Amino acid sequence: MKTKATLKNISEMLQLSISTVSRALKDHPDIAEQTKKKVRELAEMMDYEPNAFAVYLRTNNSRLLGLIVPEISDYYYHSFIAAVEEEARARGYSLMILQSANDLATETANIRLCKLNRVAGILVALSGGERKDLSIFERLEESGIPVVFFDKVPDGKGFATVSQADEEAGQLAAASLLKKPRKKILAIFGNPDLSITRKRLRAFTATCKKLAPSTPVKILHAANRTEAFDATLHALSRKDRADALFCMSDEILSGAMKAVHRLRLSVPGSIGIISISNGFIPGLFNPEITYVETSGEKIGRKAFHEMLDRLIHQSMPREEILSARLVEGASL
Amino acid sequence: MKTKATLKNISEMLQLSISTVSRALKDHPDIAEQTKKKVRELAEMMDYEPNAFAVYLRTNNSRLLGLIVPEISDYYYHSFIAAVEEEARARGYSLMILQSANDLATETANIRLCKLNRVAGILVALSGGERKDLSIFERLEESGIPVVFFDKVPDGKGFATVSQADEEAGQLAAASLLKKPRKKILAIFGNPDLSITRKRLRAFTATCKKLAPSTPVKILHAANRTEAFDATLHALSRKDRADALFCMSDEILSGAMKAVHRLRLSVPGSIGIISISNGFIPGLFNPEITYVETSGEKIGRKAFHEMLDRLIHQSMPREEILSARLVEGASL
DNA sequence: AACATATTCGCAAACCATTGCGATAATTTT
DNA sequence: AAAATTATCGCAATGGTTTGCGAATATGTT
Repeated sequence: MKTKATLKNISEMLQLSISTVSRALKDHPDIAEQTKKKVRELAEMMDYEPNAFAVYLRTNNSRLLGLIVPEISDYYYHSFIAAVEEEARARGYSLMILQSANDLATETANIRLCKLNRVAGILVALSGGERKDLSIFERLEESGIPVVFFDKVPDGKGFATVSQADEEAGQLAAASLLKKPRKKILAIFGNPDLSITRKRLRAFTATCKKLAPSTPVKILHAANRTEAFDATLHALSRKDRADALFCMSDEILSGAMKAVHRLRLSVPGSIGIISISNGFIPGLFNPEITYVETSGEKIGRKAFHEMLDRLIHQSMPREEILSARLVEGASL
Repeated sequence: MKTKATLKNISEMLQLSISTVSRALKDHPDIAEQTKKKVRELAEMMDYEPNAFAVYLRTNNSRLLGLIVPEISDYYYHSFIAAVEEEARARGYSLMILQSANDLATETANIRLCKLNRVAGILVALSGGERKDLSIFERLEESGIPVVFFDKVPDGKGFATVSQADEEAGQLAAASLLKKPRKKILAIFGNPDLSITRKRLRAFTATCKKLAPSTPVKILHAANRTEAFDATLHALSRKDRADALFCMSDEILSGAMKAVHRLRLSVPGSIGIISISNGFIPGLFNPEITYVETSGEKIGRKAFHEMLDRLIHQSMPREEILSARLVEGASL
């Protein structure tokens, strides 16, 4: 193992002081051009890189961001992660990625880990177990660590948030579905306790009632893919089955589609389908499923820039909402 | 902003020396129980956490691992990432996750970023642009940073590697397919230049020839999902279409399944299907697709423990190969 | 009382890079 | 020739933690 490349070692080899070497590498005007050249050459040769930890210790600026998601391997979050990683690396920031496993205790432990590693800021999607006590995040802000929430966000507490227009998405989905006349609508939603579910549900049913007051709408809830499969299979096996299907999320869509395949229903002939999605799952089927987009990638970039703004310009927390967009497949 | 919780601040408030406080918090026997108690209480109150950067600077042990994958949002890698993250956090390691975008230059830049952040070790899946010059990794090993390759690994150069038994997977898939008599087999593979493709292809065709010498096997290559869709659609539209389909990867399976749906072929009635997969995509269909497992999760845990071994016990690099396993769906 | 042994704690250096300020030498100005 | 500038560079402190070693006090042994 060769000698480590540190300012000290370089300075000793060149019979210079540490500070001279440091300044030479920074092109400081105090240093003679000749000296700079010698230093630069040796530094190059020794593959010198400043020790990031020593820099952090002095500057208290880690250029490290914490990123906490419920699950890395989720259909949705990994596109978010990928986007943030790209943006971050382009600007010299690194990412510490942690998963909270939808568990409050793990989430708390992760926040502690972030503090321990002196992150410059934290991006977080709240875990499913909804947290009433947000004081831990308030304390982070107080101690100078900005927090940006995305996807699952607390409402109206003055935090920086980047989220989807959930009402608009529910409304757009219903409106799209009702462009053709429908006899009966089956709509499958997730955990009714989550605010995201409530918002989408409210807007969806309200729009249906407004545009087609006489069309029956059957609402079901499913906690996961298997439940979505069972519920859909059961609902679509009836004699007077629905001719339109709405799925609130990718997870539900994937379960529902298994039921559609099992029953060998033709899409969109026998049943029209629309989902709210990131885009990946709808693209797996033929015909591709029409969906209202909730882009992890876009949210990721927005959230990162919100963070950057707060870090660099000390801007006040903003609440950003990405509007919904319809992506046409051929399932309606 | 309250006073920062540092050893220095605590020591001043308690009229003790910094070293005493440090030792008290570490339960060092030299310190009186009474003193320890006082220190612990104040530290608790002040929410003291040792500054990770300072610790690293002293101990030269960053407990930070670099993790480089071609793409975070890949069907396969995110399960790997999730597994490594879990194992790492449980042992007090943090992860710096970087994507190489299948680009050699970015990969190199990422390695530099790892060095800059003084990672304790690097886990890397080689990017698609196959790298002939592995000296950059040799230099890492020389300077004391262990490297563990996974998934896409260089063969037989004395590096630590954790990979899938690709030949065995190809063989197992062929054997499973041929448990029933088949008239004609369609097999779709990825980029023929990748060693993973060559290995799977070789074993698959050899096994077919051995078990059913007279059954025709049609081999196609597809670089992505769209190509897989087109190729499958075309091949299965012919009069003498195949009654068995093999897909080398998730990406190809997802394309091929769109063609199967388009043609409204019944599975496994009209066509039997098997794939090599991580398990997620096969579970999306009904019936679920039978697949030979390549578990990102298992590879992740193995790779992390290989890394841990090298870090802690300075063990020599091992080449580990995970054997293949059949997961039965109902598509055969 | 004199000595030996524990017990309890602090000093100071080390990790590495940064930076204000002071010091020295070289050059120019009066 | 003396004074004032300018060009170069080093000293030393800082950031927070760890640790070998020495110092001080307390306890125990003859």
